[in-house]
Amino acid sequence: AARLEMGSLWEEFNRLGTEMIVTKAGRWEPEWPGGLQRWGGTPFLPPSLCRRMFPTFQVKLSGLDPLADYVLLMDFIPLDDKRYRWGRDNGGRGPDPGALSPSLPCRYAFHSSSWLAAGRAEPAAPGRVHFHPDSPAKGAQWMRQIVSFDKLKLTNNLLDDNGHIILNSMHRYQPRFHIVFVDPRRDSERFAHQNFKSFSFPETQFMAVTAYQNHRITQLKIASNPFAKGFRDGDPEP
Amino acid sequence: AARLEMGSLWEEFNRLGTEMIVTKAGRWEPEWPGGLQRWGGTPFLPPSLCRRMFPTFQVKLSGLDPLADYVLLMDFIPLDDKRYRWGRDNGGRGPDPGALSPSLPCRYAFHSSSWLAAGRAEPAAPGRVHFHPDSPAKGAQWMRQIVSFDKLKLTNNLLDDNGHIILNSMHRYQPRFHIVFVDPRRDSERFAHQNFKSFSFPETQFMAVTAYQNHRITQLKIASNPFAKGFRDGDPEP
DNA sequence: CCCTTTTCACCTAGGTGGTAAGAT
DNA sequence: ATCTTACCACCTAGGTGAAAAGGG
Repeated sequence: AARLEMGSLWEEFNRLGTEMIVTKAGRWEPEWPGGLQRWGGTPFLPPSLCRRMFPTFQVKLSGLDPLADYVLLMDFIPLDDKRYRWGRDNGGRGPDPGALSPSLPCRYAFHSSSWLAAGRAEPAAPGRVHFHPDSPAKGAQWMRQIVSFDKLKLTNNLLDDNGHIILNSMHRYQPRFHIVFVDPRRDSERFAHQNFKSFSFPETQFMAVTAYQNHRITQLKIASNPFAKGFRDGDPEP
Repeated sequence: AARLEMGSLWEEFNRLGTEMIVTKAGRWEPEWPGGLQRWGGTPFLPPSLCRRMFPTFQVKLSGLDPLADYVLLMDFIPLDDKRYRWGRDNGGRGPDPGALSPSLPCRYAFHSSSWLAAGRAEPAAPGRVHFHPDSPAKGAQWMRQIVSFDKLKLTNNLLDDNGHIILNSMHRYQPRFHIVFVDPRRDSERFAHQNFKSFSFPETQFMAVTAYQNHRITQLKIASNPFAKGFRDGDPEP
C-alpha cells in the first residue's frame, strides 16, 4: 500500500488548480568549462535548470516484502485531450470552445480569469518514466522512511537528453506512481504483467505552465515552499 | 584493481605531513526542533558537524565483474603505537622520548617545530568501518566513474552514534580501502576470507588533529579546497 | 602550557519567483 | 498571447579555517 504524504497541502493546491512550471534549458549551457571535472572527481554535469515539482511527490509505503527488491518509478499521463489557456471569456466574439469544461470546476478561477479549453492537445510528448534513484532496494529500505521524488524534474524540451519528464505546457497531467517487484526467478528484463502495482492520487493532478497564471497558486507556492521564503511579505502563519 | 585519484595532491600533502581535523559534535545538538520532519518529508537528522577528509579519498576501479555485486568500504588503522605532539625540541631538559622518530622524517617540520613522539598511544578507539553509501552495486556501476568517499566523516567522540569513523587526536592513521565481492551462492552474512581485496595507499596516511599544527598544511588546504576559498589571499595559481 | 570546543564570516551548490527583453 | 532567455535577490543546506573561549 502507498499513502500520499503532505495530502492536505496537495488538496489546498488542488482546490485552486495546481500549476507546475516547466522549462527548457537542458545540457547545452552557453559557456561552461566543458569536459572538466569538478574537484570531487565526479564527472562534471552542468546543473539542469529544469524545475522540480512543488509540492514534492512523496509516499509512505507499507506491506512490502522486507527482503525483496523493488523498483519505484513515476510517470505522467494526460488528463484529457485538450489544450488550455488562462483568461477571461472571449467577450461574445463567438462560442468559446471549452468554457466551463466539465473537468475544470469553476473554482479554478481568480478574479474574472479562469482556465478555458482552447483546442485539441498537442501530440503527446515521448512517454518517459522517472526511476527513483535509490532503485532497486529492499522493501525494508523503502518502508523505513518516506520515499521522496525530489530529484524528479519537469521540462517542455522535446529533445531533452537529461532524462527529465517531458510535458506540454498548458496541458493537464496526472502523476502516477508504480512499485515494481523485481522477481529474481524470472528474467528480470521484462518486469511486466503481474509484478507491479500502480497508484494515482487525483489531488496531485496539475496544469503544466511556463509561468504561473493563477496568482493564488503563486502565493500558495511562496507561502509553503521554503526556497521561496525570500518572497514572503510578513506575518507567518504557523 | 584500484587506482588512487588526485594522487599528486595527496603526495603534496604527504610531503608536508597530512593532517585531518577531527571534531566531536554528534547528534545531541543543544536546541533543535527534535522529532520534526523537514518539508521534504525525510526524517529530520540534524547536520553532524563532524568533518570530512580533504583531500577526499577517491579511487578508479577496474577489473571487476560487471554483473556481480560488490560492497565498498573503508577503515583506518593506527600507523604506530605512539602519541604525538607538535612543537620544538624540549630544550635539553632531558632526553626527548621520540625526537626524530624513524617513521616521521624531518621534512614534517615548519620553522623550528615538528612532530615529536610524546608517549604511547591511547587505547584504540572502537574499530569502525564506513560503507560507501551506494553499496551494494554492480561492478559495472562502480567502474563507470570515480568512486568518491565524500560522505565519510571523522570524529574524536568515542560515544559517537552517527556511524562516523572514530579516531584519536594526535595519532597517525592509514586509510584502507576494501572491495567485497557479494557471493550469491554462499550465505552472504559472512563475507570473509577470499571474497575481498584490500588496498592501502601510503600517500594517504595522516595525523588526526583537533586544530591544524603545521601552517604549511593549513595553507595547502586553503589553496586546494574550494570550500576554503574565502581564506585565499590573492594571486591564484592555475 | 597544550589541546579542545564553540562560534563566526565566507565560501560552494542549488532551489525560489520576479522582472525585463526578446522570439514565435 | 504565449513562450523563451537571461539575470536577479533571496532563500536552504552545508563545507571551510580563523579566532576566541574553555579545560586539563
